[in-house]
Amino acid sequence: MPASLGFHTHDHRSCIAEGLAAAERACRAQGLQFTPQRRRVLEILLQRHRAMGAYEILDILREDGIAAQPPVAYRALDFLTTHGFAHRIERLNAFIACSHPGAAHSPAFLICRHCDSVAETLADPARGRLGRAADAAGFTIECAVVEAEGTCPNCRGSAG
Amino acid sequence: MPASLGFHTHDHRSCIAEGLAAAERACRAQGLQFTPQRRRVLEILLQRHRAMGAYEILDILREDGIAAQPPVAYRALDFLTTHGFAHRIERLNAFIACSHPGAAHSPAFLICRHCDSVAETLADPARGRLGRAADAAGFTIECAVVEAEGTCPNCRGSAG
DNA sequence: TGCGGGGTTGATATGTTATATCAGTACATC
DNA sequence: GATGTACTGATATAACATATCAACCCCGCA
Repeated sequence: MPASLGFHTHDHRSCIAEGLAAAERACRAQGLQFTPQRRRVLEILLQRHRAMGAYEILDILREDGIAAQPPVAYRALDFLTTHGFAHRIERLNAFIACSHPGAAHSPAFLICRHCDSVAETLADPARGRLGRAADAAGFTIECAVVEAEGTCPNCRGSAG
Repeated sequence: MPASLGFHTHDHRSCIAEGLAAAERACRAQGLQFTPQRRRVLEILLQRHRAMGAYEILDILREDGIAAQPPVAYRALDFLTTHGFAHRIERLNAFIACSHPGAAHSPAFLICRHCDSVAETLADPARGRLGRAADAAGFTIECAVVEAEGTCPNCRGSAG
């Protein structure tokens, strides 16, 4: 069944498979352990294809029959976010599978406040006005959170 | 005693007074109630001049002799952030007094990961790469969180 | 085969941040 | 004095996150 990615419809089944395969390849290449738990959490994020709280993921792990406790979810999410297979959305205290697995990137997010869908895009925080301000202040930017909230095209007609 | 603002030393006593006065003026102009609790919380933020958690603020309110409960801090912080007298730092789950009170603005923050100091600057999230990506996706940006993490000039020499 | 080390998992407990709810109070207006 | 609105007090609970330590497993090595 198609779902929304970047607010567009796409072939979701293949995008799950590709996301998992990309992570698998990247882990093999970097000598990382893509364990069943980590794989399962990434699969959950890819399947739902939206920002999910750690405890929501935990509930799904429990439906799998695992008596999972919070650290189980947070450990897997730490791994996935550290290695760029998933991202944390600070604004939502939630996590989402990466849309550009493998590529080194500085993600930015577009969060629809009507339907809570999230699209990942690319930002260049060190460029533009922020970068100039940081330079002027003598501040070295190492990473940046960029999360825009607004209205997605699907909600624009219906919700104004 | 001078403290750091935007990583620079300044006359802190007058900046507290000016911050409170600016809030007072703005509230009068807009018909908002700048109650003692709200004033006290803003004063705490201005005095410490750094990002503070709600419970840290709560502890200080209790030192004042008030048997304050969490909603007390959150209500005051809601008021202050809604009307632009303070900002929430998502990355830190913390709050900081606004450095540009009164002016309508889209703030961005430079957060030092060594000393946790925070400088407020201005961003133009709807411009630049993010804005173009949003346009291309048909997404309307209404507000944006921009929080850069890195090394401030004071920590650059000492902490690398 | 036995040993030791690194990384992962299991399990318990706790810490931290945030909100829901409802009763009470203050003040302005009619 | 009745009414409405906004703010405050108080209790409880929800939601998010981490500390800690023991157990396990795989691997390399003697």
